Amino acid sequence: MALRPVKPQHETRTRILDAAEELFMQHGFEGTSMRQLTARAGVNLAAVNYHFGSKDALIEAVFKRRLDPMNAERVAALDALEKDGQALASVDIIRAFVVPSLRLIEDAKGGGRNFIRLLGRTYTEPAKTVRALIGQMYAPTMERYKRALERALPQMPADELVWRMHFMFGTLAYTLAATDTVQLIAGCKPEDRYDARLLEERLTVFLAAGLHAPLESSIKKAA
Amino acid sequence: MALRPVKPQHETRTRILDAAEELFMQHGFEGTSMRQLTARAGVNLAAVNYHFGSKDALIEAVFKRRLDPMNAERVAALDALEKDGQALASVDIIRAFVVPSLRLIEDAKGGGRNFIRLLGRTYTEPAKTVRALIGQMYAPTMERYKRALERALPQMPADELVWRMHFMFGTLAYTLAATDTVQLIAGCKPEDRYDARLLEERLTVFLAAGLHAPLESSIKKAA
DNA sequence: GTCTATATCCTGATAGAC
DNA sequence: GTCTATCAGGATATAGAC
Repeated sequence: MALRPVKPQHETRTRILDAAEELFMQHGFEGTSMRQLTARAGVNLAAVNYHFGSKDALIEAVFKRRLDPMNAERVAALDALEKDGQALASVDIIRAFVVPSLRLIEDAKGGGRNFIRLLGRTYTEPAKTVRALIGQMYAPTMERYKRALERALPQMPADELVWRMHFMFGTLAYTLAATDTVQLIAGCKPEDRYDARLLEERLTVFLAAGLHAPLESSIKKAA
Repeated sequence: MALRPVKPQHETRTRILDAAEELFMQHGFEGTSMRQLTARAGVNLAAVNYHFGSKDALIEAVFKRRLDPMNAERVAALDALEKDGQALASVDIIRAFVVPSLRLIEDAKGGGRNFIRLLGRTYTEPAKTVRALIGQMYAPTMERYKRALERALPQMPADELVWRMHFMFGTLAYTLAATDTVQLIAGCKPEDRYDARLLEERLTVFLAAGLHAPLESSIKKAA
């Protein structure tokens, strides 16, 4: 029972998940039918319900497959940074958060790029269930990063930090969702478009600057 | 034929547009059926096809109604700023772009808030037609703002500016889409959540800082 | 302009043979 | 575990009376 070459054990599940990633990204959840999906995956129509139970359960499985490892990677990166015991620079915290998601845009073959665009798009997804699902998958990681930033920026008011984290998260989300599509980037060299290192550096620098924006704005003048 | 009190001339059209804004925002385009939509609007099922021709044409009308005036406002704001003839500060350019969209979040009654969330969500919308539609409605305004920023920041490399505009646009998009929903803002005072002035100041400060982030990052070290 | 009734098609899900 | 055939319902769109 050992050494059988390719053993297509969960192969059908994987094919379905890959096809779902791609089609959900292209057409959204409601815009993708089980017929399209199973045809693309090269499996039978009934296979999705057999392996996952329902379309909703499939959606959940699509996110779970990638999101759990991605957030584990983020937390591990923070752990590694904090090992030294010395204070963290906020740039490093930002980079630790950004990198695990951006790296996937280079994984065109394995479908990571499809997922990452789907993920970016889903942050603003209206669907009741989906948003809650993602939110709870993210919650512990977000809490962890919030505490890290609080320690790195003790002088920043709590509500200001919350807003700036919100903005940062949004910039990342849009960047993930739009890497392929946006007309603006037309001005950018095509070979740079999928260079994750370049993008993560650009994005990190931008976010760090925003996070450190001066506090004495006209907001305070009003008080 | 004058002075009839309320003349419900295009009233049916308006009711349909309002209902569409709300339901598209809540459930997406594919997730909203004509039956739901006409029921919510209090009009007959056939009315949509009579007044707009098709569901797709309705979607287009929803965006046209708000987007054209909004972008006109943006261009007018730039015109006003440039009237003096002196160089513009990039903060003012950013604010001129951001304000016309954020102000709509205070229009809960007129449906502006619904639209603004729909708009934010639609920037990352997968649907083929919709994205193209929005893109072409925005193109001239974006071009105009790009030139203004180029003049305000002559020292910035062209490709760097394009990326930073991309990030800025993304942050705004996400902010629009998520004003209501995101769990992060739970830490924020509830009465501030719909205060457009506060939000636009916070966002403008954040974006301006990101736009002016130092250029000598590790990107340059690689060269 | 508004409404009812309906045509045509596609959706997610399942029963049951293999 | 995979397939075919099918169910029950919902989708957009339209024809035609009022």
